[in-house]
Amino acid sequence: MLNLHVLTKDKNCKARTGYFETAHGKVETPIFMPVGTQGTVKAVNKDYLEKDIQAQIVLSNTYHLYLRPGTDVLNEAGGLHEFMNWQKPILTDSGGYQVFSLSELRKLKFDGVEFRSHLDGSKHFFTPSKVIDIQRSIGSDIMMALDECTPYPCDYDYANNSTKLTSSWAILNKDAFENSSPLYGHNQFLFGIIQGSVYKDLREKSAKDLLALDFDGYAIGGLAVGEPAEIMYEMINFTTDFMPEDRPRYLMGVGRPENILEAIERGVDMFDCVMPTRNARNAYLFTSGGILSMRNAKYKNDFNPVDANCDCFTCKNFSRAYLRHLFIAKEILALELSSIHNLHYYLKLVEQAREHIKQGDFQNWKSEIITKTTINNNYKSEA
RNA sequence: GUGAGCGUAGCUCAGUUGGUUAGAGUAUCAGGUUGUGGCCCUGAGGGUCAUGGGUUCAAUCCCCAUCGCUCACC
Repeated sequence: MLNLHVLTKDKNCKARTGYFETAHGKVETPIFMPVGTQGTVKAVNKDYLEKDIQAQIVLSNTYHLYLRPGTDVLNEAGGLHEFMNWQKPILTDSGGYQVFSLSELRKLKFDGVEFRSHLDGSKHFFTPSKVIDIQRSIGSDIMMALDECTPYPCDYDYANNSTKLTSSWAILNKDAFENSSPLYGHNQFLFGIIQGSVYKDLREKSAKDLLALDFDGYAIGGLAVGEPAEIMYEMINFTTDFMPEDRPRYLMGVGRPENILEAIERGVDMFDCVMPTRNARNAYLFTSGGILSMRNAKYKNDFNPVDANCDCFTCKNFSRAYLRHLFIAKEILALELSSIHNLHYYLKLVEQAREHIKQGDFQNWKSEIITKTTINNNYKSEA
């Protein structure tokens, strides 16, 4: 059983700090998990991930690892920790999202989902129990249940049926979990995923269905799929009220820095998002003063660091002009330096959030950060 | 030197049997990206259609000359 040890609760909002322990170490919350879909955080070397970025846990992906390299390789390697030489915690997404976002041909059935590989078109069938088996082969510290991620917009009937399906799959996930064992001698946990689209009654029903199964942690899925931010915040705020105090709460796929801070305020502990890494590869850098579009011509002769307030490897060693040059020249190093910086920014952000929750001034600090970063962005878009 | 072909956006090239405001790819510039394909998507700027003359109501297109490039032959 996984416990979230709550250390501090904010007096004025639902934000909290805490930690949980896994076989591969402790994770302090709130936390951001860099995304390493295919067993690598794209463009980032393990040393930087550990020492500079100070990632405490990374996310990987069942769907991708199952298709490539495949479970036979993972078994032979002794699991993903050994394979990628990452000895800290790993969380794996079940692949539910990929089945619904990448695969053209997919057929939903009561007991699973049939889909075609985005790599070679080959046909596969994922069931809750199969997804558990794959995650046993991966050896992730935290496994995610197979779910259906609803799109947006999504009409009530579709969301209702989808949520029921996710709940019935949750039972099968839990069964398979309890009737299987870790392959590599370390304990693994299983999180359930609350769906329900933008409908409060469905969110409540979904949460209660899952709570009855007693998962190690609970995720909120199906948000940040195109709905307005205010609706997302409202759904988060509504849903966390049903989530146990002593289990981690994980908001899947979110998000922009301000989304993360707003969600922390509403009681969320864990986050992942491709944004810091994917956008880094497109020259989109997060800074204490807002967004920098590193390809912009105005940085051609700008020899300042990306962010003067940042102490990451990139900002300590290189200038904006150099980074812009690397992007324009399509040099690989551009991707690496930018990814390091953006991940450092995200991890620093949640670290500061933890500090300010402890100090008791989280909400003021949050407003200040959001104002500083978004006002600058508006200014930039007008310029 | 002789013959042939070609000169259209920064680059590589379409195109017009002579007819509104000359296009594409790429590059440049600027946006976007939320449980990841370094992908992708959107928008913008950019042309004396080699130069000069002629024919025509109208020429980037037809004719002449000049310049430049390429190939073949001597």
